[in-house]
Amino acid sequence: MKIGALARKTGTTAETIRYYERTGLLEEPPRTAGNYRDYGPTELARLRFIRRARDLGFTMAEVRQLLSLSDDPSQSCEAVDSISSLHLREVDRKLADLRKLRTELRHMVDDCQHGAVGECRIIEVLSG
Amino acid sequence: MKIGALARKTGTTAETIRYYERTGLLEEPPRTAGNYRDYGPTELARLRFIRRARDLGFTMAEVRQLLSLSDDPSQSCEAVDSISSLHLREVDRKLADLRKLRTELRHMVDDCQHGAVGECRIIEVLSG
DNA sequence: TATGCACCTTGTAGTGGCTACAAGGTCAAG
DNA sequence: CTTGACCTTGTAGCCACTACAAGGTGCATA
Repeated sequence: MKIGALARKTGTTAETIRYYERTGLLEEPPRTAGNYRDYGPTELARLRFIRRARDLGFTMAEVRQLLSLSDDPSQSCEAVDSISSLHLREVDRKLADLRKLRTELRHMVDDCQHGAVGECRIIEVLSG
Repeated sequence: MKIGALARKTGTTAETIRYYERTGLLEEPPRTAGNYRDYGPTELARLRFIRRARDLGFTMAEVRQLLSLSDDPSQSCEAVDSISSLHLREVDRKLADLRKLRTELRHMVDDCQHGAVGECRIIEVLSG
């Protein structure tokens, strides 16, 4: 499987895959006679793992940790749980922030009387 | 007022203020005899405006537009309203995404039995 | 007067997570 | 034998800062 096919199968792009390789998230795959990267099911699974974790908002550093933990199935999953729970708390924090922000934004927009900028409540709020 | 004082008054840093100046969000202030930037109430108000807008999640490009709109108080505030409403919708979208993500993350963490990585539901979910 | 220290100056480079080229190589179909 | 889709490497850009380094300024204290 060439890089484009792998990209299509994982909802990524060739650039992103090469970027993951550059940063060490993916290993360098074997090459064809024509120097094309040649991927198999192992790399596909690894990339899918990465994409799922990224889609769930894990940082690349966290993904790196999760990957190396998943490589050793016998050890305790305490570390996995801890990374994930920490991330969950982080997401909760972001949600709270965003909800607060949305409320303020909503009030601001609702108060706008669609007149002149001089009396605009939005500008007023921003001006303090 | 020197840059550090302005930073303290606005919850920013001198670096950020200089960055805003470099990118044209703030104008170049007058200088003291010793070549220090010398700020007055006008710049303070402008920076507060910028910070409020940034805190509400507006991009720098949006802030730039809002600033230039607020400079002309006689015109209609339609554009202001449009920028803000668009941003509000964007925030709503982000909130929905984040809530969905949180739910998935929550399930994943809840299902973890704290055993070995080999049976870890978190790793399982990520592996697909 | 010297010295220390907090603050300021410019300039450059790094962050995360990609994304967008440019300039050229490979390979199968027509 | 040419076209066109794909691949290669390398470099630079995105956003909104942040973090230095190397040196200048200004005021209080010994």
